[in-house]
Amino acid sequence: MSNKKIILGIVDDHQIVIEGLKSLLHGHDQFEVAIECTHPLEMISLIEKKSIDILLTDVMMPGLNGAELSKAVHQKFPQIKILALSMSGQGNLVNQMIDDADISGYVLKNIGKHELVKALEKISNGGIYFSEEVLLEMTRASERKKENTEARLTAREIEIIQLIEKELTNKQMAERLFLSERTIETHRKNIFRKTNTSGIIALVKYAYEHRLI
Amino acid sequence: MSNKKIILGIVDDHQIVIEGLKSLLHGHDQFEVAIECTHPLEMISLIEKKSIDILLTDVMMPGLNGAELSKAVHQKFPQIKILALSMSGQGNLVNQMIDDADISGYVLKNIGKHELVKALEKISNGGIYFSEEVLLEMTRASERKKENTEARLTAREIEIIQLIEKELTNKQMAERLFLSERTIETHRKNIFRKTNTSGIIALVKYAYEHRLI
DNA sequence: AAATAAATACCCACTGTTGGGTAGATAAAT
DNA sequence: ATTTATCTACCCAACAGTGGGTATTTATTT
Repeated sequence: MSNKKIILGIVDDHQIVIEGLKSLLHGHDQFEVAIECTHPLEMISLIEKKSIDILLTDVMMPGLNGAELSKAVHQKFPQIKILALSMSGQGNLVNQMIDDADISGYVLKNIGKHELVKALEKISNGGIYFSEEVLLEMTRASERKKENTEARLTAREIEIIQLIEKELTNKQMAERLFLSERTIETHRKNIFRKTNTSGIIALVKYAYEHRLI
Repeated sequence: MSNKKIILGIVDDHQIVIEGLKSLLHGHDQFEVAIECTHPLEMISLIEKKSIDILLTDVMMPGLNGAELSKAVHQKFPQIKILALSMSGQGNLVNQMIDDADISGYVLKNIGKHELVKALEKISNGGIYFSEEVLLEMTRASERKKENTEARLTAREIEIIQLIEKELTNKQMAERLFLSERTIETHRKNIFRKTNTSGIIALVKYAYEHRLI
């Protein structure tokens, strides 16, 4: 383990969270907060002026979200490690950040002093750190994804779902798509079967949940 | 203005936010944080042991939300003033807290040192403080409410909408509510007319938008 | 006492949905 | 060459929703 200080940058649109993080790191002199800012867009130019080892970034920020910022930082400064901080820990966002920005860790904001220090030290040493809640959410998200692909809706079926959501009748859909009403009926049946729903309300809810609309 | 210190209590499920608040109040010696805790349920017993002037409470907390906690605190200790802190400032929650718990202020967590001190001083002197974003959301919420009452859906009609959303058929609703199927048909017609919708999808969307579900 | 609102209920034709099938044409993968 | 997936299409009975009415009872307001 090196004796050099670990230089941190913090970005969060809530000043309060920045203060909280600094306060949690009080008395841990191996860390130094070199950059702090509340606007994600500013962060990149600040890093250019002053180098950091680890970037602590919020996930939900106005303007540029954590995933986008992390991606940009990772491309410009690949040596900087990234620890994402989130209020809720939504699985899809976590995966997006891992895939796109290659983040080293993801923790929730209910983190305590002890866990934060542990996470930062692990990451500083080239490791990764994901809090338990986040890991749980990640498995849940991947299960949802599996369900989605298992449903295997075809392009045509998704098109029909979108028209159903627009309240077209079977007849209107048939006219618009130059198909027989019978064909629409068949697609509808297949959609209900594949999505394991029955009734348009459940179907529309399914469509929203699975981001088909 | 009195020279006595203003005693504060802070409750937020995120330790980080508590630290941040304390940090923002650093150097402002007119305030003293006497109680801090991360579990809303604990807060009440803590107040019994140690009196405070102002309670700073988060709005969204697991277990007991800010509105419920504030209501309980206000009933037991009516002299304690309450300042709510929220991430997003949803209008319906603000109004609920004002109506039920008679809170003295509501600010967002992107608040800075200066604004926080100003809010606390105003409240301490018997005033109220609501941040601009919150006031905006409140007017938006009251406009939504007005639209709602202009539609003048009766209790029965709202009940029917909720059952429609649950995908009960007219027959099932009739059975459950001990009514004739004809009556349900009539209610449906009136609902469509009043909400200016046609088709259940539009209706269900209306219901969600107007918080009827 | 009269007017209004809410909840109830009926008639009913028309239109639309659901769910049970089967099956041909075409393209892509094995 | 054969299997599989996708899109297409048909038959059709049973069920459900829509929209055009009218009308009675009860409670509340004026």
